[in-house]
Amino acid sequence: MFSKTCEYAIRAMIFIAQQPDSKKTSIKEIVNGIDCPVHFIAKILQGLGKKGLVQSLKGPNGGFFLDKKSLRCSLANIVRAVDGDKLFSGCGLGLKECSETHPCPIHHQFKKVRNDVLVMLNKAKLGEFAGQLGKNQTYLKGVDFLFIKDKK
Amino acid sequence: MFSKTCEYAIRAMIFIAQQPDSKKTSIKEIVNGIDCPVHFIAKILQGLGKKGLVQSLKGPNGGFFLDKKSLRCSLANIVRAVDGDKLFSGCGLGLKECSETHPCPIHHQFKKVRNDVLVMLNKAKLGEFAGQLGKNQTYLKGVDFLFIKDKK
DNA sequence: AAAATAAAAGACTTATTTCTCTTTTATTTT
DNA sequence: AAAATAAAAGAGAAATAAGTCTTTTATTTT
Repeated sequence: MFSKTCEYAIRAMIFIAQQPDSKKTSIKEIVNGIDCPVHFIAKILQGLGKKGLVQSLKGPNGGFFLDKKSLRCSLANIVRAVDGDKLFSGCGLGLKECSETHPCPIHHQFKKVRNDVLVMLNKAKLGEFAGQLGKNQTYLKGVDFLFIKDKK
Repeated sequence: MFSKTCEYAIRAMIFIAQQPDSKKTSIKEIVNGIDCPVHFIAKILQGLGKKGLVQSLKGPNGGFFLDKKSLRCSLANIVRAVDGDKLFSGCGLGLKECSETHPCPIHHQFKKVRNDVLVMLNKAKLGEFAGQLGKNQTYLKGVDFLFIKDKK
């Protein structure tokens, strides 16, 4: 559904949103929190920073954080910033030209579920994930013992 | 949503299904009908053939066709054969371990839309696309003049 | 039987995505 | 001011996906 880059982006953004009182979060903490490649997530967040979806500060006590506006940002915004809007408006069968007047065989059905995805991601605002960290309700990485096994 | 391979696979299978009276269809005709790379679609159909989703015969008047069972095959079957079932059962955020007891932050919402996609693709049986070719209702490739422009 | 046709098979190339490494720049602490 | 910290920047390697090319095998027509 999403590219790996996009999956990491969403997980990192939710992780940053979950930090208590918009504390600045370093790449290290993010890597530890969501289990992802260090340099890769750095570059991804750099890109999101350029687009204004996340804020950052260099130096000691620096890191990534979300301002008021970014907290109102939805997962759909992140997906669009990373993967473009192909998922939300592209043809399911990859036709460049697919529309009401030139529909592919699954155009109408696909349009519906495609829109359901968009609605779902539009509803999910970063601010709503705030503070749920540590309450053990949801997870941003697999369970640790499985990881060790996999990586060995 | 789907890999390019999977998009071609679905388009080719629908094209074969649309042929009048389960006529055997050659790679050439398929390439012409859905506008795709010759050798690539040959390999894709070869793979689907091995899994029994499409039938084929070599030699003059040979080609690809669908038997009774294959006509009852759904698009979901094709997607599963080509892309695996990651789309239908995988975590939206790419977690290896994501379940009711260890959910990612969008597990429940994602599960719903993921299932909507599955239901939609399960409903779409190849047999139902039969005979709609040439009636100008749906299309399996872009409009021709756009193609020429793109390819130039 | 020979020629022609069309899929099967497999090696190979190209493009894209994913991920890594090194250096630079900004900021803070000592 | 110097040292330490952490993101920015950019080049490049590795892995995977997408697409190409050539040869082989099966079948049919002549």
